[in-house]
Amino acid sequence: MNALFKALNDPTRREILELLQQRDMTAGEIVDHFTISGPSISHHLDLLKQAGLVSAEKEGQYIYYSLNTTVVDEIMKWFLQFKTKKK
Amino acid sequence: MNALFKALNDPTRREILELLQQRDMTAGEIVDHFTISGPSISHHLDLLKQAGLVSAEKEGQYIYYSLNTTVVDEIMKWFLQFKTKKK
DNA sequence: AAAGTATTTAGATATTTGTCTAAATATATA
DNA sequence: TATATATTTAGACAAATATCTAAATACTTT
Repeated sequence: MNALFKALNDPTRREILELLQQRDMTAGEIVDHFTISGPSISHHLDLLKQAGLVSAEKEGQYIYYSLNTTVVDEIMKWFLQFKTKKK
Repeated sequence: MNALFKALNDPTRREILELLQQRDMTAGEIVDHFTISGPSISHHLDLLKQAGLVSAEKEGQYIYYSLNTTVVDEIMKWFLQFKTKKK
């Protein structure tokens, strides 16, 4: 839960998630969407991966990143506890 | 959105939300649930308030804090975009 | 009005975080 | 095998954050 919220607490990382929602992308393609350096994006991708929000698959010299929606279920369940009526 | 995720990115603050889900509480009551100092909790409450997750109401010398669930709807809507099928 | 209780504000400090450049690793191609 | 391309790792640094103690503010009670 901690790694999850930590990963979500950055505009760039949230934007990466939205990019990957549209289609899988290589690290380089993701980098091209931002003005931030490659190493910085790589670091963001690492945090997203640690949180289980994305997964990476090597294909030749490229690494394809894709969204992992199962974790989203988990986090939505956490939020739902606040929507249950209290007396 | 930024203030929201920022507010959620701390275990203490998330625990405060869970406390307030059960019942409204004064700042002092919330402080008693933790080993952290009063001023620190006060700061956490401020961030939660900025995010719109809690609201505060003065009552005599006490300040009652309560959960604000409408913002939870907003954040859940954000998460839902990832559960819509692509392709 | 003075003293006590509840809470916040101010200021300091150690830790975490986002970013960068330079270097390392891995694969592809000439 | 040498060079080019894709990506990550390492190390440095400034900015943000969580925490603390001390002081300020506000209300209540004696």
